[in-house]
Amino acid sequence: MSLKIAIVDDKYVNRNIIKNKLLAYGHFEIVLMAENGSDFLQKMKTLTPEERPEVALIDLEMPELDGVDTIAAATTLYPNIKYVVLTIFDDEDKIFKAIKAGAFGYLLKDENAENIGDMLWQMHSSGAGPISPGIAHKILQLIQNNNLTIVKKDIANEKILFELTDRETEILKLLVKGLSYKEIGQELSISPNTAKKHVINIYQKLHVNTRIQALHLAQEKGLL
Amino acid sequence: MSLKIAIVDDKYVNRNIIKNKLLAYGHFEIVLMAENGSDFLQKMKTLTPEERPEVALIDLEMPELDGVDTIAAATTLYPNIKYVVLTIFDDEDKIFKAIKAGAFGYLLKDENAENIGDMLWQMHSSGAGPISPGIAHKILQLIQNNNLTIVKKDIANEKILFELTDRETEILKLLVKGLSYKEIGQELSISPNTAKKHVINIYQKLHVNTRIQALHLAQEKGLL
DNA sequence: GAATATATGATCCATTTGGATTATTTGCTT
DNA sequence: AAGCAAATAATCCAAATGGATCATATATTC
Repeated sequence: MSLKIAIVDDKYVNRNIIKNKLLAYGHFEIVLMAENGSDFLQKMKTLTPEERPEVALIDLEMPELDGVDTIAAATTLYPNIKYVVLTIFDDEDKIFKAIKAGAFGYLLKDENAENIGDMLWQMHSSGAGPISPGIAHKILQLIQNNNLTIVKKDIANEKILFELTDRETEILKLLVKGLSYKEIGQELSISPNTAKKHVINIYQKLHVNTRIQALHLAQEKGLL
Repeated sequence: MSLKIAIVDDKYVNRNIIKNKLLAYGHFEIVLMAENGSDFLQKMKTLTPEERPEVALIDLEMPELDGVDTIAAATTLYPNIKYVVLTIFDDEDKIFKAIKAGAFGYLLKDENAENIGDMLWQMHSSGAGPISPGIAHKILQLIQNNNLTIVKKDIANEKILFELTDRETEILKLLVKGLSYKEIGQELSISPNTAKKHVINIYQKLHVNTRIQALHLAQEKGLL
């Protein structure tokens, strides 16, 4: 069985390159080519359900109706079709908007065409949306930088994997605030030597060996 | 040049399968094998910087110190190493936590080993973290289901109150990550003395005199 | 009562850090 | 061409930090 594909891109050259590469790959049948979102939606109306594409490759920057809006509209009209962004843009904002609009995958044009064929075919077999490595990487970084945060249903059990004692936690808090041993000692009315001893014990439990490392780990693990 | 790899997995069989497959693939050199996070961190201490792995493949469910905590600790200790999760678990929570902890990639063990080699090698050339298609797909779905939402950082604070030069900002970033002068020097291919000179200039501009203070100020003022 | 964990404190030592000073090179600006 | 800001780098020094070891007191638990 071959996979029925639609190509939506405002550049004639692009449409043809993609078309030829996919045809050369085999497995694919190009059933629709459009030069923008409006064009795509118009042409879709002329097709019977059997003729419709199973996958639509959609560029993002297009006149008339851009990729994001096209996907948003098309997902409600034809929810069974898999919409895959195929573009040169890799900025966070576009990625995020396209996904929210309902994109099933996100491929970069600088993938060589063979790769694109591979990824589309793999999507077909595995059911997982195809995503270019560079895009996936960007999303990971968004998450790491706290620009993407998970909306938690239950914020429960933050188990204390690094078992610090109460005193150690108390000292850790002062440590990450930037206090020296001397200052910690003053604050807690103990000898700076003791403060230091605690800190070193903390380091051993956390497997770190500088204040900054302890701070990062404490923040990540919510030890404060 | 071959890529130096560490394998952290509690099952002997798994370690060996991964090792053999990667060795058969070529390009890879296994420099460390550990059976849990503590073991890994212990063994890392015995290695000189030159001997250290460039990539650490880390399983998630392990006794002693699990994968997420291991990555959290290791990223602060050895920020230059790329930590790639290699596991059978694909539930959202684990994925998300691992990424937050600092995972650079997330691979599923059901990938055939050739694929894993491919993805690791591609990571090495492209610099993008390797992510199994199924995982990337899950993340997209999280976003679509509004379980992951983007948080726009307030970039209005872009005013350069403390006028750091580009180089100084660059160095500040490394400094707050926890790198020593020596490490900053290595990272930027300059003398540790120069790194130090920059840091002290930064301190003067920020009116602080320790790393932790600089970190706090930088975070408050959004200098990063 | 003995064993254990925790908190306290000191001492010694090597390394790192913070600070001041001086100097050279590079790339712009006037 | 002269002037200036950055970036580079080295040297000297004092203070702080990180690490190891030993010692003591005080609870708690078995």
